[in-house]
Amino acid sequence: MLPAEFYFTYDTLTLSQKLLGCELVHDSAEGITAGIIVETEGYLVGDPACHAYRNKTKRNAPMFGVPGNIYVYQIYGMYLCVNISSGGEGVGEAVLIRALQPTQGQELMQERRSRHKSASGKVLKEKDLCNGPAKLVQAMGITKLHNNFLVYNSEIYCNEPILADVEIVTTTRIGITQGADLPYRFYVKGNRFVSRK
DNA sequence: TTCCGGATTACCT
DNA sequence: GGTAATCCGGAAA
Repeated sequence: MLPAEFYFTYDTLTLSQKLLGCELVHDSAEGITAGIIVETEGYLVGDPACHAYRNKTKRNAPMFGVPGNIYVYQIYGMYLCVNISSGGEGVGEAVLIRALQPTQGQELMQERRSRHKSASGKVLKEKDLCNGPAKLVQAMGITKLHNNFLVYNSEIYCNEPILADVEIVTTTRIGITQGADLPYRFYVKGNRFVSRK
């Protein structure tokens, strides 16, 4: 497992890139699910798209926790996304996890994902399990209860890189209007589990 | 207290 | 490629 120091060592944009290739694991009561992080975005101080841009609130408080603190928020009334706090304690920055390449518990991922979908019962292709921030939250069984869990000291944690020396593509973030030109999105080049090229 | 719009997804054509 | 679904947080009044 990656130690606490890993999250303290790097600034937010560097950490966003360092996390690519690492395995995110959730050891839950239902079973273990895991996947390699293949896509991330950084949200920084002074960045208008960052939830902590204006000030600290009840919702964004987990972003101000120690690096490695988990921040889960609801979006569009029906989805959740997960972030890892970064940039130092008391600094409102975080890394958004946007896509995973499944490595463990794909069956459980299927079940959790179909639980959320409307009663179509269709079996998803493996690449559709975790190729989006809200999708991977469903597949991994992450909820708001995981707010303020530490990613190096809880049932959710990161392992050392599985993909080594990956080639990283740097581009603009998805789904935002403020700060849309900032190159704060990173993904593993050529990986088919990325949400968008 | 009211109002607005969002770090998305699934399903349709 | 277009759009409905769906509701909470935060800003303004």
